[in-house]
Amino acid sequence: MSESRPAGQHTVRRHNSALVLGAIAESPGISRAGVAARTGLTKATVSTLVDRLVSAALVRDAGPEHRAGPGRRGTSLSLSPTGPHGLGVEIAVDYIATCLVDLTGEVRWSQVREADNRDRPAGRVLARVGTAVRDALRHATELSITVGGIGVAVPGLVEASSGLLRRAPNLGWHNVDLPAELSKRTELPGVPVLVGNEANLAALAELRAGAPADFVHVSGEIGIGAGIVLGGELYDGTRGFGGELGHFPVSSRGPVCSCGARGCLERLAGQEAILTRAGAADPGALVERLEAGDRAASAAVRSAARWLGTALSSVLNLLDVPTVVLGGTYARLYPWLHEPLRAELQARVLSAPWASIEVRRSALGTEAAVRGAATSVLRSIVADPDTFIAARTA
Amino acid sequence: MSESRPAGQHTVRRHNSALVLGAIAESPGISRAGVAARTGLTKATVSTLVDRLVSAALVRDAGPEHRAGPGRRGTSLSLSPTGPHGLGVEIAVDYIATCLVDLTGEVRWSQVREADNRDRPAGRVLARVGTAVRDALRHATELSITVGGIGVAVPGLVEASSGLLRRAPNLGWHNVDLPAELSKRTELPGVPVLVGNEANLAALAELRAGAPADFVHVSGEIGIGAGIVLGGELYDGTRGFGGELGHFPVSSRGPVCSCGARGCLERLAGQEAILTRAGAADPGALVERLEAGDRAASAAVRSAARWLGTALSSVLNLLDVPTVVLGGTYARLYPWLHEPLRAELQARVLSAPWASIEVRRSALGTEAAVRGAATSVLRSIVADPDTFIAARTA
DNA sequence: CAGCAATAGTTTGGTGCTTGAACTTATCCA
DNA sequence: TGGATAAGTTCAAGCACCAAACTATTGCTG
Repeated sequence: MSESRPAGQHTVRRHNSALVLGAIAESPGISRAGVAARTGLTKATVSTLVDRLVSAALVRDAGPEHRAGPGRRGTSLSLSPTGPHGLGVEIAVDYIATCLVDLTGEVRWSQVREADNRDRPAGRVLARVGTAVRDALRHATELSITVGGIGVAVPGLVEASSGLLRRAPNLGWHNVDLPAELSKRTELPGVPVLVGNEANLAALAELRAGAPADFVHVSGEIGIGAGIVLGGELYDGTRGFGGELGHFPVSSRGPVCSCGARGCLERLAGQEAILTRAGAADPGALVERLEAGDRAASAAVRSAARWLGTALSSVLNLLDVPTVVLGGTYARLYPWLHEPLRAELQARVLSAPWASIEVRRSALGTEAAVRGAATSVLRSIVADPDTFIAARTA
Repeated sequence: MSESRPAGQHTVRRHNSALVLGAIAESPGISRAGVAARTGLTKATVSTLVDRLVSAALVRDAGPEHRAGPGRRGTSLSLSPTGPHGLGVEIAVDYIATCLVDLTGEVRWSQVREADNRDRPAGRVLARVGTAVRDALRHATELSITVGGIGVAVPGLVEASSGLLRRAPNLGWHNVDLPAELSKRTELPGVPVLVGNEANLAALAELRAGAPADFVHVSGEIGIGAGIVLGGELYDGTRGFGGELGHFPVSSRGPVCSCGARGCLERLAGQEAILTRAGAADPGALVERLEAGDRAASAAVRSAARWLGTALSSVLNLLDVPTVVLGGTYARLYPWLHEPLRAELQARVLSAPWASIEVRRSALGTEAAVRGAATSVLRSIVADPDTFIAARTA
């Protein structure tokens, strides 16, 4: 049952505020009249709503725009760079990263702290996370930045309903309540704390950085994770555990995986499989060999591309998504991966003959997850400015 | 870009009408006061909206309800059995089925015409479909039933935006505009014609018949299709081509499929594969042998179960859906299919250790697709009664 | 340089829909 | 028979959007 709330005038306000802010976000520099034309609202309504958004510091009115031809010039509207910022936190296996991002997507401050979190007790790691967040908050006040929310990216399965980190295999964590742990260790301003899976948030960052509204983001690290974006929204399953691509059974034979099955994608197209087969020590060495035209290296990548294509064709047949974005290690291997992968998808996806498939490279690379964590909170503000405004004025 | 329309008073009306009607649909016999409590709307608003719905013949006010204790009795509200009916049509490979379903989900009339549509030209088949629809419409007027819309289920890929049937491999059809073909051959009343994939519509019927809000419905007919329901809504991909499960590559070897690839699920776990392997002529004969304990037959089903489990585990890992509903031929084979399938999923789905998976049998079986076609148009009316009311009064 | 056309933005009166509170109706129970 | 309780209705009020008229600013033309 999709539990729905009753609608009133406030609902109309909420919807139209989001509509107006969305139009401004999508075409910065637009005028009030432009927003009216784009959204279908009247100029009068748009003026009222924009004024509200400006006084809430979400929108900046930058004065008259430059344009040829007759008529009065409109005023240029855009998301305010002095409005609320997102504080992004990423807890990875070998580092803790933080950043402050403004509404325009600009990174105003960022920091990466190297750390070996793999074999350290959770309490110790969380203490360092607390320090990193305090540090970020201090920089925010120094730069007179107001923090609108905190997003945390973790390499594990996060329960969407509760925000609880259920399992993080590579950290060895179970059932960690990150918002609670954070507020226990840090004096947080009264802002929302969102927790999300690292691969999913990376997909969100990719969306912010220009990816289309429907795509699958594949992050090829030690594991292989998929972030699914449908209709401009992240889809993370009924409980938040979705997007597990690494254990797609692509071969009935193949090596035994840690999950117990045979022929998992991760074992055939994961970073380690490619490196072993190419005889390279690390991704850097692999790229060097590929650039030098090493045949074993390019054969290894082509093979991985085909396995990946096999798995992704299933995803595309199931979800009917037209775009694949390659992130993580796959982004680095894109020049060699792209063509065989595209060919495999073209052959296997049923709708391919009349609905073309695009394989593109990630725009952000490794930073995607922190960025995604920060922008996820901004996204929730832009998607529903009225709630933010109500919370601020209260 | 999720192109959104501006909201006004009418939007509020629309939303709340749907909210009220939804509450009535979910708990038949509820009173106005009950709807108010359930939806959060005021009694005043509910009264107004219910009156509108009653005068549009969508809701029936069946007089005072029976209840113990003090206080005035409320009037019992339920979806009207005399309101608009859905006319369902299914174009299958070996039959054409039609039915008339009322808002309560009751089948008021139905018919199945055997036919061999596989090797017949599209024009001939469409002519027979036209006859079947005319027949159904005649019965509707005889029973003084008003048809609110026509739903057509087809075994192929349907483009959601246009309603165009892009490809139906088992019928050998390409780019058929079914609404146009239908109105060319039949005098249609001015009602909407919706076209949908047979598996997706079957899933919708299953949802109507009591399935949970999140599940994957697998229909095992000549092809294998999956209907994905997320949050009580059908998910059919960005363009409507979603849910193609039949060509999941589950084996790197295996027979060549009509799609050109090897080892497609359809070839290994489809109806024909099972029958061939079991040495049975048709599903009925197969069930007889299974009941008699025939070893070849049960081995064939177990093998299919494992292949199906391989493919479904990928779906569950990707979408994090907790329930699988077996329909079509698989529903008949459920007693023998269930256990090996469940075991395969338990072993392969990553979240299975802490989030249990349910494999259940379809409540409707073969009828699911026609029923789904009929209820899909009713569903669109219930989901947005205002549009229906506006269309009727205009 | 005055006047006109074109475009941006504001003001104002009006409409539609929900709300809250008071009111009416219906039933049980003492 | 009267009081308590619950269902449903009536009505003035408020809120958000809309349409249209109005003001403001700019380029073009004679």
